[in-house]
Amino acid sequence: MRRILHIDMDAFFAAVEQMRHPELVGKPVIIGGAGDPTMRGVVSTASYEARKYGIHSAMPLQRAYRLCPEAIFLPVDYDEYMRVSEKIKDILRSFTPLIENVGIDEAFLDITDIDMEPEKIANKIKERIKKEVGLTCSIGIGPNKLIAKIASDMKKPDGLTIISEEDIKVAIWPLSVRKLWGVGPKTEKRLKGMGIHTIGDLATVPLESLIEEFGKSYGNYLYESSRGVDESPLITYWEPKSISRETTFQRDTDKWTVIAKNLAELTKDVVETMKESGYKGKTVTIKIRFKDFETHTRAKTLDDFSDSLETIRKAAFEALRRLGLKKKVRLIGVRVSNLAKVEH
DNA sequence: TCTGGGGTCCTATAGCCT
DNA sequence: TCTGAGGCTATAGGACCC
Repeated sequence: MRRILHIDMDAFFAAVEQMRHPELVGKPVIIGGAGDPTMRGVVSTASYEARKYGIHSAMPLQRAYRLCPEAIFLPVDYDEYMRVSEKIKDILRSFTPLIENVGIDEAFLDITDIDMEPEKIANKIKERIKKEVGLTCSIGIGPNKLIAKIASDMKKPDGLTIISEEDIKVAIWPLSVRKLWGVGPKTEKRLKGMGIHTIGDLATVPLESLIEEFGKSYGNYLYESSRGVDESPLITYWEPKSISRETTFQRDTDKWTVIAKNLAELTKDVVETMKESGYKGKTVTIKIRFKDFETHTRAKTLDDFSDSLETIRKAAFEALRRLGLKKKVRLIGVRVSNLAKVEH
């Protein structure tokens, strides 16, 4: 049986800011967008003090401001969080190379073959991160990724939860289906409509019904995960599948010059990233979100892999022309996919 | 009223080929 | 020659994750 550990940093962005600005400790701190709650943007991370006001990730900054005007709003400083994240990953790597990174502040470790009690490993990790980085984290341990992740979420902040094979059903069946990875607001609503609220409710539904309702792939996934079954391996290395940039205008616009200028700049950014990381791409997709949030994409596939700004910009503008602009535009974006590594 | 940015994966559909 | 059935690829949209 595998032993998987999931580590989740507590209010990571806010905690990093409180560490380098100690006067913010104990105060409601909200990290998001440009750090200006009158501008468009959403909350990336709220400190625990801010969460007491009902503020949470993905909430519009303007709403967060209304809920807690005295909060301290700060811009996202991704470079700094990346630096701290790397220090933490170094500590994790000293325990095992079998690590799957999940974004900047989470990771899975396969600790099956480490000759030490899982609880002891977890406590050592927590101690070292506290001492060497100055931050707290929450850790979950289980027989697979699904259970480890649910476990890490059960006690926060600075928690440690271990779910053994025998305890899986008792531990997860009372929980909302939302706790399952891959079940978001839409699926939760559909399940509610079927009278399914908890993971235990989901586990009573026959496999055939789930496949009929949700398709083969997702139906199977729901069936297995409701029973705590998850054979998925840790992904320790992967190649990017696409590189993209997008931007939301501060005010919706129908000015062609503004839209074109932004698309050109975003394309330049994407191509720069492609060159830095050594990829060429074949498919160029543009994305437009109108003021009513209706979102459309148009794609153009090139004859050859390219990292030429000229070629990719032309493809982007051709796709934009095909889409047409009949309403005010809220967001514009560009993505290059179908990537191939440049050999040297 | 609000609803970011950078990603992944899945599904449906349409066109083309055998 | 006509009519499909499948397979493959490109495209568009959508749900979800951090």
